[in-house]
Amino acid sequence: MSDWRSDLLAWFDRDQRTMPWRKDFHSDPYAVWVSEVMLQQTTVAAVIPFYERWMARFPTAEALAAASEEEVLQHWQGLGYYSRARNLHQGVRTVVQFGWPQTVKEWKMISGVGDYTAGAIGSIAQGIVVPAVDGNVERVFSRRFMVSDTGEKLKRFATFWAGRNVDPHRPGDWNQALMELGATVCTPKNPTCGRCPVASSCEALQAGRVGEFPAPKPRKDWIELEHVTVVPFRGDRVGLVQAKRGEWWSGLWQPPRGEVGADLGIEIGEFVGRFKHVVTRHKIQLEVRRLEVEGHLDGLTWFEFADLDEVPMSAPGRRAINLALEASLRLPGLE
DNA sequence: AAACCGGGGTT
DNA sequence: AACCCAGGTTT
Repeated sequence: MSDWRSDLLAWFDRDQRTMPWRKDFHSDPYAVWVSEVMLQQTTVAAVIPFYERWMARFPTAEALAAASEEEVLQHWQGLGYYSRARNLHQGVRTVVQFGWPQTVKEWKMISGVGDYTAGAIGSIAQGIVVPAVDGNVERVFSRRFMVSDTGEKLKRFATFWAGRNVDPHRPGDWNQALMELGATVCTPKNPTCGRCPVASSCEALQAGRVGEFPAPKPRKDWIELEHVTVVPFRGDRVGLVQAKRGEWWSGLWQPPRGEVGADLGIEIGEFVGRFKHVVTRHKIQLEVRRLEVEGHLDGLTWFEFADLDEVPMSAPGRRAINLALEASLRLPGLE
């Protein structure tokens, strides 16, 4: 049996990258879950240090369920998209209370677990024979069969195909092999088809049209925002507010910030600089100001400089503080 | 600096 | 199906 499926598995057995979580796999759904949620936005290299810190602090679902949201967010800091951390926290609490899901349908009832993550955890940790279709698999599929659909349609066809082809004895390895191929060989740009274990069955390659698949999605316009933030200092402390539910960076700390011209509930202070923070479709032009505060000030919580690394903080909030601190160093008269 | 990537949730 | 979430990598 040397069809492309066994060629792919053999390649995976030989060439798979080592990842710290792969040693924890095959019987620990929690380890798989953590790694999959972390990997949702970013790449393996970026996730590794976070995964190791996370598993040292929260080695089991029970340990994570018992932790406070504050500490969970703090350990997630730097990974972004913090709702993933809140969902994981909530999901783990559900599992600890009611037991581990045993099917994809049950996994999908857990907050933060959708089609892909349910398939990944079920197949890798529990041996359930289900596909796990991420962007890598969609790309491999669209090239393999020259499918030019995009979006939901591409995902549906890829899921159908993947589901018909999962290796019933090694579903987790098979899913990982497909994703690994997309991540390391069948890459979005400059794929290395010369190293592809299944090149001979790739329709796009035979046609010399690999670069045309998958078809690009129509791009949306940027949303431009102009915000101003005031960094309040008092001695060796900085005054922060916690973003409320429903606001961006909800639950994280940051200096008061708002649209230019809006009432921040604090004096506007003096200009120290500006930078741009880009996220998804949004470009935020952020004007940074600083303010020396003498007495009390309603609504602010004061953190010592030395403790700031431990505070779960929004990315632009941290950049603004750093900018304001640098400005203070350049202008010692302001201290 | 712009383009692109990506999975889950909501409406 | 479109949009929100509110970060990262590649080019």
